[in-house]
Amino acid sequence: MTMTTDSNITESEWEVMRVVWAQNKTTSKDIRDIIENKKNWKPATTKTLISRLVDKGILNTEKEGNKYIYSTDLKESDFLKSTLEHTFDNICNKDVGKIITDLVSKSTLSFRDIEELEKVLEMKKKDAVDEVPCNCVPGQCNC
Amino acid sequence: MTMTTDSNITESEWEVMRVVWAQNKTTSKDIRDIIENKKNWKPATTKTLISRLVDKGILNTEKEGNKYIYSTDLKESDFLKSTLEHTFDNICNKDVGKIITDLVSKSTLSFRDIEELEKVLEMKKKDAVDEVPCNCVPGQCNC
DNA sequence: ATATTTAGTTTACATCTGTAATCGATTTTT
DNA sequence: AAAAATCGATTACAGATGTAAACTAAATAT
Repeated sequence: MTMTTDSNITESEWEVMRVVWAQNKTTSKDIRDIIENKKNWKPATTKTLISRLVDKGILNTEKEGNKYIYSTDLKESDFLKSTLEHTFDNICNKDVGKIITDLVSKSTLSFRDIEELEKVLEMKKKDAVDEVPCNCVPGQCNC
Repeated sequence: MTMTTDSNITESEWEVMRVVWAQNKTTSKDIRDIIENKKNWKPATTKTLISRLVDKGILNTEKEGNKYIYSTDLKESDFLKSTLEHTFDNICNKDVGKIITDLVSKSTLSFRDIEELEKVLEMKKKDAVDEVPCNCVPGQCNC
């Protein structure tokens, strides 16, 4: 079952969503308190962002007294994937390998991460190609 | 020598930059002709984007008759890196390994890419950790 | 030489984003 | 019970972004 996350969230909205993803169910106040450790937002700012996320259908609300409990059905990983896909759309497929290699180089990884990666790489050999085909519009890359 | 690309480019501007990066030196017309194969932009749109990139100091101009030759000193890879870093700022360091694994899974890679990756992974074992430390603000992740 | 095309510059304009103040209804505190 | 804090809703407002028209001067085509 593939979930398509067509909605997009902005940088600031992402701050709010991270709290919701971590807390599962949360309130406006929780969100504010947590983000306070990171952003110098006035209370009104968090409120605006929450409202926008509700408007976009990304946050669910459940009335509790005079306030709401916020939650979401959408997954953080899906948003992340869609963001990354978007970024990779800006480069030639031929360069993807190198980019990933760079990412690996500069990331802090655990032994377990490396093991997993090696495993996936091993499988990947099955459908590896001699030359990754360029997917660019002529003139937008050097292939 | 670390180059800091502090300027940011938007999605549309990126289309223009890809042409400049691929062509090295190019003209307004070139850019339009190439992007025409991808976007239904009116001529004015490309012009606006070029102007904005010049304003931002990202594109250099060199007068040739009544027109300009456009070029840039900035590297595509630096913009890409900065975009990716930005995206990774939105997730817990602990999850980076898994994200990269997912990227590898769904990308088309060449045998050579895989070899390179394996090599880097091998080196990576030297500074691998038992547990990647969480870098999140308390409440924004589950660690 | 005149009409047409083209390049760059200026202006436009709706939507999105970041950031917030204000207001009215409650809830909590004193 | 009166005052203060809080919640959500409404309004604000500047800058970024996507997309483009108009205008002006120069180059090209007829």
